[in-house]
Amino acid sequence: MRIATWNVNSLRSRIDRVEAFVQRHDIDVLALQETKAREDQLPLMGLQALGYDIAVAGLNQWNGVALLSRVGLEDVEVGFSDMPGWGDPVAAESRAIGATCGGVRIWSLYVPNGRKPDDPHYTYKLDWLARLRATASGWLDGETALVGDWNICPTDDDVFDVKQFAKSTHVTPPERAAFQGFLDDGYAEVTRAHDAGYTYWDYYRQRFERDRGLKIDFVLASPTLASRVTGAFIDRDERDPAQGTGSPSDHAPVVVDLG
DNA sequence: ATGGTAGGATGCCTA
Repeated sequence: MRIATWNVNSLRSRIDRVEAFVQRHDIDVLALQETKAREDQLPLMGLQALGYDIAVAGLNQWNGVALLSRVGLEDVEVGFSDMPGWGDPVAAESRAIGATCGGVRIWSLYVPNGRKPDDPHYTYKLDWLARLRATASGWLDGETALVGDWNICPTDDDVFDVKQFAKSTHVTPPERAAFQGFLDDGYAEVTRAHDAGYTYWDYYRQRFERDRGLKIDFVLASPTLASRVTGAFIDRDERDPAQGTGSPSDHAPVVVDLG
């Protein structure tokens, strides 16, 4: 089984690339983030014609997550979408959607960005991660995958210039500790060993062309699932403006193979 | 300290 995760930065504007991507790599399950639209706004007929069942969560223009699966899509659940103290409608944020696909419980996660270390959104990010960790620690016995845009660079190697991020989110010790907490609990990050490259490059200043990126998209697997991983890779071609149809997302997809 | 680009509920907010 081949699963993938991709922050598409608007599924509407990326639909041609998504359809080409799943076909080119023979993807069984695809977790999407930043879909940026309601389900009724999305042109999903092409993907359905390719055999994918689709579950979408998210009502606003910034977030939204989705799961596509051609190996079953059962027990769909939306979670971790509330924003305490913000007063936002729960469904609007929709930062996580989970389902059982081919016997594997897969969560598509869009971890809050945090904006700035002194911003309330940063506190919210840490709180969100703590709540996810507390719940996810109960899923370690099964075959569980926590995939998506973690908005954290776990090591200095995951930033093109760590000095430039001295006053930024993504690299602060509390964020890194939050990520490490999942590993301490028993989850394994299963992509780095196969592909240590970046997964995100900002649109401006030709960051992709100069390979000045961040590694922030990860696949965390429970022990039994991690033992099934046979390979992984980052599809940089999908971030390349010179390749494919239409403009690229600022993230590249991450693909994981299970034996 | 600022600005650069992209997407959408577009002349502003978020990433």
